[in-house]
Amino acid sequence: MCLYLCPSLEDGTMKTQKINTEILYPHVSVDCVLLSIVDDKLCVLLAELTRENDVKGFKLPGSLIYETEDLDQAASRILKESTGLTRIPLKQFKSFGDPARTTNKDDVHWLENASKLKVGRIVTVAYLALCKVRKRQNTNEKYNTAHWMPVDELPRLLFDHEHIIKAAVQEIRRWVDREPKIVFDYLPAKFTATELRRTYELIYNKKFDVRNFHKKMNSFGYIVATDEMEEGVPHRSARFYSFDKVKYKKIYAKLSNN
Amino acid sequence: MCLYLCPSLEDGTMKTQKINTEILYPHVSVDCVLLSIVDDKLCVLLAELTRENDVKGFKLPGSLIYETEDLDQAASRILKESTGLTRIPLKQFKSFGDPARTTNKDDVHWLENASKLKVGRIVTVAYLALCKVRKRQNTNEKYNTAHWMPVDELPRLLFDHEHIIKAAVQEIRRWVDREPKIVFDYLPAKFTATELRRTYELIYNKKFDVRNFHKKMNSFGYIVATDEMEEGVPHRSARFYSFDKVKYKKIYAKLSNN
DNA sequence: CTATATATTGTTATTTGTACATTAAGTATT
DNA sequence: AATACTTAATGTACAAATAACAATATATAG
Repeated sequence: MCLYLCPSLEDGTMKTQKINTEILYPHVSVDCVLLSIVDDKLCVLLAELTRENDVKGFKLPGSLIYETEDLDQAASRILKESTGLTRIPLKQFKSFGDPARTTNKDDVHWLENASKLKVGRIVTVAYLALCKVRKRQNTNEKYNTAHWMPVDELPRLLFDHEHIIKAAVQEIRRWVDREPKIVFDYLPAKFTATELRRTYELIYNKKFDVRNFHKKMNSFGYIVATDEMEEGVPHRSARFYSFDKVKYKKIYAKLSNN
Repeated sequence: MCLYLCPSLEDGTMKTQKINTEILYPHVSVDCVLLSIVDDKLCVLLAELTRENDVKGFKLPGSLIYETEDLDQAASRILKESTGLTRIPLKQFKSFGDPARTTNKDDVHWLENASKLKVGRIVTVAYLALCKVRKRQNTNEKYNTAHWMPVDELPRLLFDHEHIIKAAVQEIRRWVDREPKIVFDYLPAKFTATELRRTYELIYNKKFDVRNFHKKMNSFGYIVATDEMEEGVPHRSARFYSFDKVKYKKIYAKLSNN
């Protein structure tokens, strides 16, 4: 038994209470819902369980937090470890700490088997990113069990990871509403109107009227037409546009002044 | 030294790595930003440090999570302990886990002094609520060091609690945008148009045009005029309105179907 | 009856959203 | 050279939401 720190509002001080040390302190992990568009589908990066035991399934890339790292840093580290990418905007969107999230016997069986540790409670902080990856298979051999899988055809997932992914898909729409910039961090520097529209359609899971989309695009003010055109396509070539970071910041500075 | 659970994406298994056990496992706490309107100001409930030591300051009501409770349950418990209120909607809005949040020497000095424990890292999950409290002083003697203090006149706060409060004030606006219901959970069952408008003004920290506000109120469809009128006021009496939960749910069911 | 305080209400102009179909510009085929 | 095929680009009309703006109504207090 050991002392469990328990702040009291009464006088701002801490009470102590006994807890059973057989139960581990809650661990804190960070899980990343890394989204991308692969083969014209919104996909999430999942790691497959390949250990020789009877548990089959996939999980989000994640890690316990290191001693000296911030939550944001842990998320960046996981992003880099699992995709090789850096400088991708990551958004913390929700923490999941229900003790019941680690009660599925198969999942805990796998985790304890794989880790050789007794697994207590894990509170996880979930992050979200839209990744510049357009190939299904990561070129880095190190990550050959990671797969980009369509968010609407998810396999069996460990713990509450399916729930976390569903929450992430809701969240990315709000994020794009607030900060459209992340779409342009995702797209190549030069993109066509159709590519942009298709990206929005896959994120929001709905069709946008072509003419209205063009109109809205123009109204933004930070999407500028270049004089370059698509080449080598067997039909009328599309214009390339680019994202004007300076104009964007000016426009959003005004909005946030309110 | 002990083993530190570290999941690897490579094969979905766990690696272990050594950590210094002198550093405690990260604790997980929940802090609540309890907002209310008191004396026509948006206020937050703060606990004052009153222990006999040289650290002066205030803190958010919070607690380490108990073994068997979910994060949401911990937040409800803290709400009840600090205000006596139950059934108030609580929203988890962000977790704060920077190791540097517990590096202010005064704060840690106070905390270790008060708790008689070595304080390691604390990852806190912050929640937000709009509380039905209209008196500055809580009637319950048990909480006589808790004060409702205006969010724009904050005292010296422990750790990163000022930062958390600022984030909460931003967040409540988004929350109200998405779920106006919480405003009606806060207001009394019968309220005047002016009370409603003033509540919005204090939450958003801006004025709303009276006529346009009435028009919008009517357009909602779930705010229904009663035939009761204000009494005992030294001027024209205002009509009372009420919130129609059934109409609200129908309207929002349609919106979320998209 | 008058002063005072707050409640209530409507119009116009502007902006934004939505529905909808044709023409333009390339390549591929014959 | 003509035609078929594919995708790109564009405008208009109506509806809805937003924003700016001031006069009248109704209660109490004196």
